[in-house]
Amino acid sequence: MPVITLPDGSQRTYDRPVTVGQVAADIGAGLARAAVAGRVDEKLVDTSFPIDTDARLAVVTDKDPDGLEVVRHSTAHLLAHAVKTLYPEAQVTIGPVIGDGFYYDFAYAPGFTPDDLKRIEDKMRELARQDIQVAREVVGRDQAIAFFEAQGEAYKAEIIRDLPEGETISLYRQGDFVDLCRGPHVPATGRLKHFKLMRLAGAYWRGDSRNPMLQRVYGTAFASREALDEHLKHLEEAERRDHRRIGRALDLFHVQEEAPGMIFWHDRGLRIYRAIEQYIRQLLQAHGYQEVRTPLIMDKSLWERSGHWDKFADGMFTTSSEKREYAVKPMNCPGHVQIFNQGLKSYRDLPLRLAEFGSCHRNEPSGTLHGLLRLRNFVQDDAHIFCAEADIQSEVSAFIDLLYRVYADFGFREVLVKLSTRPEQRVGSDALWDKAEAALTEALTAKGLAFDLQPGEGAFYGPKIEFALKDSLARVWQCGTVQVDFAMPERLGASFVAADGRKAVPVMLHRAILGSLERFIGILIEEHAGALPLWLAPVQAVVLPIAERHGVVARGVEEGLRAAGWRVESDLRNEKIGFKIREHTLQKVPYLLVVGDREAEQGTISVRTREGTDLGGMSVGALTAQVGAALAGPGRVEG
RNA sequence: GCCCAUAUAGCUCAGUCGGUAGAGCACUUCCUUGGUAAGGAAGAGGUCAUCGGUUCGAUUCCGAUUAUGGGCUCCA
Repeated sequence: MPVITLPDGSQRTYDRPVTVGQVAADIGAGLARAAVAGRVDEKLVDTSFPIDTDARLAVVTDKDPDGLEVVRHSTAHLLAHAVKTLYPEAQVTIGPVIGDGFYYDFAYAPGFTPDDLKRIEDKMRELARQDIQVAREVVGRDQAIAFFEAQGEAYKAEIIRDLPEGETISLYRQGDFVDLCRGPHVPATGRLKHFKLMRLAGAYWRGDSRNPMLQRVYGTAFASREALDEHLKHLEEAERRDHRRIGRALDLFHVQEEAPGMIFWHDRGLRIYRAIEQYIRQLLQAHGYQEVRTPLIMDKSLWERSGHWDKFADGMFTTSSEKREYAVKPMNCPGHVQIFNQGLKSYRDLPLRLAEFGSCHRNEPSGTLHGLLRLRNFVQDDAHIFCAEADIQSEVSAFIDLLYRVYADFGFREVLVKLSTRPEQRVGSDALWDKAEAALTEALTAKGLAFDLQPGEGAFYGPKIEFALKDSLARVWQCGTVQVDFAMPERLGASFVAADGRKAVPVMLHRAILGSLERFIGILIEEHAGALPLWLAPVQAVVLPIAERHGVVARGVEEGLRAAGWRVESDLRNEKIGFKIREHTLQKVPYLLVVGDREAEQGTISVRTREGTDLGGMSVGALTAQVGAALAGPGRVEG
């Protein structure tokens, strides 16, 4: 006699076990049609799930986030069903739900083409129209392995073998297609209506590059046609924000074949670069850093001593001269240790903070390069803090404060934080790692920062915190980092005289706020869709004379603004004002300043923003006063 | 590095079932001197990514290379 309690508190009593679907049907035919799963005592189950004891039940439709997930998961199965129908020799593997859709990996030697993608999607629609029942069955482990091996599904059999003992093994059958799956799934394929296959990709079996490469098909599914269309529109919008597109349109930078993974910065782009560099530079000065500069190439032997050559020789560019081998620096730390090593250091000199806008080269694998976001040559706002063990936490804490301040100044609100702890292969005693990991954890928790713990993901020389931002497609890119290093100071002979007169080895903190300036600018462009805040805009204002006779006045206004600290240009071309307004609006220039007869007479400018707002007429001084500190940016305020 | 795709004018793209190419915008010149998102006309501009093969003939078909894009792996 199960008593079913529904979310609204009402109860239904049955005299024998009922399924989720039957309860839904009792409530209403509409709900039964919409039901894709059920939530029984907080556990997500199929609509065919039998309830035989008192329980709380929520009928889940595709409007429910969990329901949408079920729909996507079932659409992944539908994809596999279609592929097995069209290409029987393909083997199925896994097909999980991801952020905004799903994928399914297949082992299929010939590989899929974009035409296949179309065929598969058509087949999926056909199978969905047939409204095939989806049935769950629980089987024994050996039975399941035998079943899939008989089908030639080696990957599935391998997955089952690796499942923990005692795990329930369930199969889902829809027509002649059977897949291993935990479920739950929609009751019939007819529930799957609004889906689209997005793209093809390669993916290693079990994410290991030593394994065979599988064919991955990405797709997405939504509860309604509108939601799907909105998603596709959102993707188009993201494409318009693409920093590579905007970089070309706004004449910021370019790349070319002769320098893969390296950027040609144009005047406009370098203005952004310089504004950021100056902002960081004065902030570092205010926070007790010294700025240094170290050689771009150094003798290979130094990299052997630092340990980089052993671990990363493939990733380093080399050059030679007069029988000596050099390596182009992939990072700045060995150079900074050389500066630390000049002269005898006392504990009174610590913490010593050495900063460098260091240009680094790393020979990244060709397939990983990506616009400004993954390069072979980039400049970091890098610094190394030499300190005593006892200073780790306070230094890390001060750094995190500085980092959040900087991110806020650039308009970033969403920062993803990861803490990576000791890997299996490492240097330094466990006691030292205990201390360092505790210091990092404490620094994060004291600030109330949520973070992902990544056990075993730390560098061999110490634990680290990473700070990541997202691009327009919500892809995550690491920017800031702070890493504790127990190894390099000792390897490169760094030491200081401690309070007790004995020599000690300093701990080194590697830290960067923006990380690669190139990457940061790329994300900044996407975040603002090219319309950078006033203090970062390459051109902050452009003066637009109405007719050629206003050219002289325009020049005067331009000079006045330049003297007041503006990055300003005049557009003296023989074009109509509407044309110029359009062009500079598209160029995302924050202020468009129109001068004609009226303005010339009154000694004013007519101010229009890139958003299209008319601010009316005012003097050059009044405009400068109105924008105030926004012109020079947050960096100058602190002084 | 691996899988798939792509590469035509400065940009965005069309095109040739194999006979050395076209549009819009941009550019140059001229007309227009115009008041807040595209005024008009004319002109110039391409070794169709590179190398090789098939062919009487290749931008087109085939192969390789390079770069780019989307993933995977990696990211000191």
